Amino acid sequence: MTDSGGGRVPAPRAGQALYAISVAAKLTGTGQQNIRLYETRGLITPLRTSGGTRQYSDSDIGVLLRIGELLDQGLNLAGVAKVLELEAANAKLHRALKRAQSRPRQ
DNA sequence: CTTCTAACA
DNA sequence: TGTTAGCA
Repeated sequence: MTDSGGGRVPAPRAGQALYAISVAAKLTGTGQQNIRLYETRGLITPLRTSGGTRQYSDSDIGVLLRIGELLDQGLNLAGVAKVLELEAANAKLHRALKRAQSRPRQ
């Protein structure tokens, strides 16, 4: 956890839909200033264009959506950050487990 | 589009 | 504390 997305997702493949903060705000129903604060708080780390414009991928939109749900459930930004952190770690473990299970042992 | 500051609930 | 508004 020494990185706030520093590991960085190497996966914005070609054809991946990217959204500006205005459309991301509309999609998630959250204000633009809010989304920027989430980034400051380490809840999300969108891609940045050369000019410094934030680019939100589909997965980022999903994260923003989940942030709204968690906040609605009574969590504060720190709690949401923790949940997202745990979810990321869980997904990583789940991936490793699934790979080990589907792998024929010899 | 970005950052910052200020104010409100 | 989180959200919103205005300015540069």
